[in-house]
Amino acid sequence: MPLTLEDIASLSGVSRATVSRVINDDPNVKPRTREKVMEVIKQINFQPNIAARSLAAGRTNIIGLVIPAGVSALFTDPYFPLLIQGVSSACNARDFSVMLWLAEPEYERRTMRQILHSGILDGVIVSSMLLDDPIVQALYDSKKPFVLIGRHPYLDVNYVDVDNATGAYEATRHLFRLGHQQVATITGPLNMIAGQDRLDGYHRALQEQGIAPHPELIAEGDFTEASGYKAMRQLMPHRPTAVFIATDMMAEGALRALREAGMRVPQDMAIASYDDMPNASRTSPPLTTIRQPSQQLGAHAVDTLIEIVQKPGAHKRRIILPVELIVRQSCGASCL
Amino acid sequence: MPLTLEDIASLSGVSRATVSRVINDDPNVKPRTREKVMEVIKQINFQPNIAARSLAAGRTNIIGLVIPAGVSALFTDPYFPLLIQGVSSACNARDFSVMLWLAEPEYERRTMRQILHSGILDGVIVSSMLLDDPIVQALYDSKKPFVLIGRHPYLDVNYVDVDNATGAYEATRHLFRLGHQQVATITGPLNMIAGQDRLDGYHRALQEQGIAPHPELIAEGDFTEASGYKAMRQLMPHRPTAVFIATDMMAEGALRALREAGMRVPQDMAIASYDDMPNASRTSPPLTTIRQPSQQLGAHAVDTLIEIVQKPGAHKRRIILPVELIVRQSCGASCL
DNA sequence: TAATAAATTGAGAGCGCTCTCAAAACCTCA
DNA sequence: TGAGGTTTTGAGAGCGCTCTCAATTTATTA
Repeated sequence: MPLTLEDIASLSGVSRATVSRVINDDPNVKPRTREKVMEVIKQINFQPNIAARSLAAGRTNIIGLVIPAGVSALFTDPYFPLLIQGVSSACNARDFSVMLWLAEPEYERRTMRQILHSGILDGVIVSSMLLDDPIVQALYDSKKPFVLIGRHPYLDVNYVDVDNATGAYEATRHLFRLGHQQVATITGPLNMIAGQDRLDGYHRALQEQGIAPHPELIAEGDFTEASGYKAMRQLMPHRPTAVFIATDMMAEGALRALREAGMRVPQDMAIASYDDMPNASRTSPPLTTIRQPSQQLGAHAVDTLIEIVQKPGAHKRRIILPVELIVRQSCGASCL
Repeated sequence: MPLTLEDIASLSGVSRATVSRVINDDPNVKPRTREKVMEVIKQINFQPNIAARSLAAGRTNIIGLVIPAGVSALFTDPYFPLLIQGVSSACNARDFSVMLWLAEPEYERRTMRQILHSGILDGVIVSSMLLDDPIVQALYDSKKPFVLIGRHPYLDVNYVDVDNATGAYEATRHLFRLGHQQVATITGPLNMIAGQDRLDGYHRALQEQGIAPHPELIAEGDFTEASGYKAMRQLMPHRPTAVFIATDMMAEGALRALREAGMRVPQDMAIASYDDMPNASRTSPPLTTIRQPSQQLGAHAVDTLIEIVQKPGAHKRRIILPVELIVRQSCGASCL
């Protein structure tokens, strides 16, 4: 049976209120008293009851991480473990805990209500939502603090994102610089902002070259390996000489399609992709790709959220993390 | 500002106690009263405050999922996303929520205390712990209900596991049946029970063949791709003709090592592995492997835990899920 | 040293819920 | 109709904490 504040109080000869002050780092405690109480706490290994604190103070030091499971790549794309790890680790460091919601079809009904109204969450991080995901609007309408991972196209919200458009632009430009003229792209799902932004970056690079986009050189994927495979097979008949692929995972599928077709990478087809997932350097050939700080993304989201929770200040936070082109063999250039 | 039981009570003209009964499915409520109250709840979209409930009733409908981050394969092995998904989904279905703890080095200090004493968790699921992980003993000593994913070698605890030894045995036997004599193995980390059990299965198959194990045909990995690569390079000089590899992820590394060495699979080296991860059918060649129900593992753990939480009955639950040999190309047999 | 200000502490209410216990309402049957 | 039983409801305590406010102790100054 866990001990209570009252127990600590009587053990250290002070009142419950004083113990509470010590635990919450209230400066108005005489150093000697603080010491005395801390000693008992340490010795007893005391941990205040979160529920009681939540009820009394209205804060829990728990945040929610919501990932819509509609994201089909959830199980295979290493982005998510990295993100989760980043969030979890940042929370640990700041004495917060994480509740995880892999939201399912039943979504809005129960899940949403729990997230919004159960009162257990100080704030919410939403990742990889679809454009117009109902939860974003719901959070927006409620007064609950929240941060998106991935920018939102029109709502005035807090978010953290990587510079998807610039990354895609740089990868595509890299392919142009290597002399390619027919640069195709395999996009992510266009109902997600990251998918759209990476396509925008591709377009920007085309525009810079004064090249008009060809619809047949653009194939939409959904971030999965299988969709990359399919998209590449769809592109091959149109004979691009290079492809910018919106994720490494899809690039793996594309490589598989090319291998089956007997095409060599980079000689017959140059490839640049996006993510720099852990084994991007171990595919054959290793992928030229855009490195994005997935883990930091999670950490920044947590930091931002906690900041908002602790002082619900006025202006919205927007953080865009920079990305970096990593040149390996799949593009056919050992250096820029 | 979220509404309270009291609000619902006055809106539906009954007392707080009656609303509480309705919410908790207490049979002692007149059907007409129940209806009346339910209607208000539905309309208001009421969600009881978890913290208050926790405080009053001592239950929260929240469970903890603990994964020691020491597990180096955490970020790349699709096993974890699947497991997490299984747990999350089962929780959703049973009206529970999940708190995630990717335990870090600081482990025992803060994290452990929070898990055990914060009072917010009805129970805990621990996955992939090392043998003699301190958290298991701590949970065992505390009275908190918990379930391990992965059996425990000596403690009398609740667990859910797959039949690692039998799976490994079958995979290895399959290689013997195909006529191989020199069957090596790449093991998982031997400080984890799954690593040990799969090695045991390998040994059992050797014994059945009347073959004594050769230390130089056994290489230890740590479940990562890189360790599979390294282990295969270590094994090659000893000229096995087939290898049982304890995870698909390590098999990918092994395939990479073989490819680099110019060896063909399965002609020059047959391979069978374990996990049947989502892209096991898309490696080249596709992997003959043991399919384990990772997602169900999580779901069973949740079910077991909730059962224990709800009636802290006497006997320990042990569930061992069966596994299945999936024959693809890497072993050199299209059928058994 | 007394008077005042500042620092420190404790008493007690209250957060929103559950649960016990007793009261009220409703049945049944003589 | 009324005694006795059963079903349904409500009053109220209390879960462990925070936080306000007043009381007490300590420091400072005239």
